[in-house]
Amino acid sequence: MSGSGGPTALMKEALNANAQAVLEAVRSSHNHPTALEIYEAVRKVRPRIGVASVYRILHSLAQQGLIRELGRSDEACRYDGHIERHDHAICTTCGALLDLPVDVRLSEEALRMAAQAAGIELHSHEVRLYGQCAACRQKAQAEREQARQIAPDPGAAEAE
Amino acid sequence: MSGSGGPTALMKEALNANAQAVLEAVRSSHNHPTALEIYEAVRKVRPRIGVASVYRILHSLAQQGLIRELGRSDEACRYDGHIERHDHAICTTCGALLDLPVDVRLSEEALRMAAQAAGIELHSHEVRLYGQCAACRQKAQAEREQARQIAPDPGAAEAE
DNA sequence: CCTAATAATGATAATCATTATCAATATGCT
DNA sequence: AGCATATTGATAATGATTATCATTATTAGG
Repeated sequence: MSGSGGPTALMKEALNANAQAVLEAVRSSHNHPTALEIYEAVRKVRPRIGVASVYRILHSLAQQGLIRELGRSDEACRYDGHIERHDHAICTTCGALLDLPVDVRLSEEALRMAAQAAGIELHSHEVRLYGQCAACRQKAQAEREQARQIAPDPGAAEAE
Repeated sequence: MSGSGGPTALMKEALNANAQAVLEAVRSSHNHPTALEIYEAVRKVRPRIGVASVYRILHSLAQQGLIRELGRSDEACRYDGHIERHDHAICTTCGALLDLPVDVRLSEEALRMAAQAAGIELHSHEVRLYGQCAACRQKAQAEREQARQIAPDPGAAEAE
């Protein structure tokens, strides 16, 4: 327990060479690469890296907000019997997919312009809200309280 | 060639017992069930049905617009280096995922209300446009022309 | 510098959703 | 009935992702 203010495992901000290579690969690609495509790209720079590390790093980067993941597939495809157009809320913690009971209205004009800009023939659209659902918020809250009882304020003396 | 106006394989509108059971299962579920959950539910009514049929039927129903599928996972998860909020266009034919170069503006007010209605703590949002991308439109067009040359206007005498 | 403790890594196996295959069955027609 | 054709479902194959675990790198202490 040295007094050097040693960051043991909590300070993850600094990216190592592998993580930097992955981040670079994602940033320099202008389509939306899959994990395996990123793996192939990174391989050229860091030939010894394995898929597992790429996945680990991608998750870590996404969690730090340095990249974004589109279309989680750790969940299976889901089906919806409500075919009238409607929007969704997606819990970023548990992945729950909720119907929005109210429409997020947006202008036909803006939609048309956006579709034209992308070059697609617009058939439908959807608004997705991302955030933490009520259940996950409660659970996180409970865990925070419990953690406080076990290890009360580690590093409370830090500037904050 | 009987003159009974016989629908050989093109008239798929009428759903058979399996398809009806699947549709019923999707409609009666108020969460967003996965294919396997639907399979389990349908099994209770039609015990001899297999997973392959459930998947086939789900795709067919979705194609007919009777149900909707959320979060295709035939494609892998994709990553995006642009972390500033932006919207996407998704090709319903080839699954391509395109960044929208323009924002589809919508009111903060409406977003907040929708998030509250769903009970989530809003972190971010995204508009998704669904349609056919330029490449797929051209390909479909070409195929249509080719089909015309092979079988010119079958049933052109129909009322239309 | 050498060694022990610990964390990070990568090869490989396991898992899970989905799709393909193909023999068996059902359906329609004469 | 008897044949042609379409549908079905059991099972294997595929592909993405995750878990496991031995190996390797890193650090601290002597």
